This record gives sequence, C-alpha cells and structure tokens, in this order.
Amino acid sequence: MIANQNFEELLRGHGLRATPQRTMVLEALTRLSHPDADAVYGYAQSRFSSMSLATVYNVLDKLRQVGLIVMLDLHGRRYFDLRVEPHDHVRCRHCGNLADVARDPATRLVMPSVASWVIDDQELVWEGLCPNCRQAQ
Amino acid sequence: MIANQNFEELLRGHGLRATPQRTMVLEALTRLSHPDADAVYGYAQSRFSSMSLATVYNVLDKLRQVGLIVMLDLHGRRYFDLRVEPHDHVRCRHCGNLADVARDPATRLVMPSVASWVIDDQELVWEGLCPNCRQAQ
DNA sequence: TTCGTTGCTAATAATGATTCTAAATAAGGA
DNA sequence: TCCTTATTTAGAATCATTATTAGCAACGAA
Repeated sequence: MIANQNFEELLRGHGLRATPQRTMVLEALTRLSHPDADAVYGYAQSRFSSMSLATVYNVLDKLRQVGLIVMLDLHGRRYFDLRVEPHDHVRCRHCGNLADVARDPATRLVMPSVASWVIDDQELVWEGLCPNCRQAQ
Repeated sequence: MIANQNFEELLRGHGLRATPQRTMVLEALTRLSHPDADAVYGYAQSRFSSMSLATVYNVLDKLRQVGLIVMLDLHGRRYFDLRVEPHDHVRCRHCGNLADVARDPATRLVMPSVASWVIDDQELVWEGLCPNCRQAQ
C-alpha cells in the first residue's frame, strides 16, 4: 500500500512531473494484476472522471521509458506491471491467462554477447495450460 | 534447404492437409528471418499469386496450434519462427529490431511449479540496444 | 504569490494489424 | 471419379494503439 504522496515523489525522482493522472495510473498498477491499458483506464477514470484513454497510453509509455514499469506484449495485447523485485510470468497457451512466477533460485541466466549489441535486461515467459484450460481438455 | 515435398510430409505428419498455400508459408518461414504476417504474405504471394492475407493468418495460426512454429508478440506485432533447435531472441528497446541469440551453455532454466498449472515451455527475450540505436544515442 | 515557460491532457480522428463472414474451391478418402 | 469436409478467398468489420491539436496545469523564477 503506497500513499499518493509517495507516487508523487517516485515520479519526481524519475524526472517526471507529478500529475494526478500519473498518480492514478500508478495506483491502478498497484491494485490490478497485469492490467492492459483499458483496465488501467477503467480504474483511473472511476476516481478521476475527466481522465482520457489517450492519457493512459501516454502515461504508461512514459513510465516505461523511465523504467518504472514493464510492458508485456502477449496475444496481441499489452499488459503492464510495476517493476518490483524481478519475477517471471507464465501464460496459458489456450486462453492467454497470465500469472506471476517466482524465479527458482537455481535458475541461472547468462547474458549472451551479441556482436555490437548492448544487452541489459531480459524477460522470461513460461508457457503451458492454466487450471481451467487443463480441465477443459 | 527443405524441399516442398518435405513440407507436405511435415504437414501431413502433423495431421494437416497439404495445400500449396501451407507449403508456401512454410517455405517463407525457412527463407525469412522472423517475418510478420505481412512479410510472409509478400513472399508467398510472389510465388502463388492468388494467395490472400487472410490465408496467411489462418495458416500461421494452424501451424502454431500444432507446434510447428513459434509466435513472438513484440511491440504490438507478431513475428513467426520455425520451431528449430531452441534459441532465444534479443530485441532493441529503441527500434524494435529482433535477432536470434544462442543460449549460453551455462544458462540453467529451472521450470517453476505453479499451483495447478502444467508448464512445458518457455520463451526468453533479452533486451537492449542494437548497433544502430546505440550510435544514435 | 504571480507569471511564464514547458510539458501534459483531452477529444477526436486516423491507422493498421488481426479477425470475421459467407461463398467458392480443393484435398483426400471411398 | 465422386463426396464430404476442410480450406481459401475477398472484403468488411473490429479494436488496440497512435497521431493531432488546442486548451490547461505543473513548477521554477521573480
């Protein structure tokens, strides 16, 4: 539970102006699980009625640029996640459902060296069948 | 270099009817590097002129369902890759450029156990700056 | 506190990848 | 060759995302 004041400090600490719209988006991201832009919009607009969907997209992109959030492109949609302690994701091959996964301590990811690239991050997505879809099969 | 006859066997071996459209899509996937649907369409249509874009989408989805190809959702687009020896990818944070990456032998990925899920695959995408974008910065 | 600059937001239109629909056609077994 | 069933086609429709532009707000300086 993060207070709005802390969101504002977080924003300023990353060189961004603290606006109520940005605060609301951050709040939505702490409350919802892997929301897409539309889910963030639904949450934020219910507390800040003049908020527009375009602003949600703007803010999400800005937060991503400064590294505050992570963007997940899955089955033709974008989902967003606060960049908290590193964790991975698992997605259902059948219905697209998405969940957090703690990384096994025995996992070792050795960063590849690719000619002339500067690589500094990674994203690991596991794939399988979620409980619902497993039963349906 | 795979002959068309082999593509047909490959298709039938996976329970699919062997059509010239499907053969062309498979051929495109062996020739192009991480094409999106439109690139596959461009390749296939130049050799089979009646081919439609809708068919490309149909075929790609079918091939994915039977596990012959892998689908990569990146920066709002879908890219396709034949499922050959496992390899990872690296994408440029700035321009979206995509490249293959060999997995370092020291890398160990321990499959997580998530309650009631059946997990059987993973996708690892590294992120950074490609040579072009690194210079531009 | 007020002012001015700069960046942000809102509304709406535009874009573009992907999916849908229905009718025509082709694959593969009998 | 014929029949059944899956596939393909063309075009329309959908829908997430981006672009545009005018109005507004944040925040540093006076």
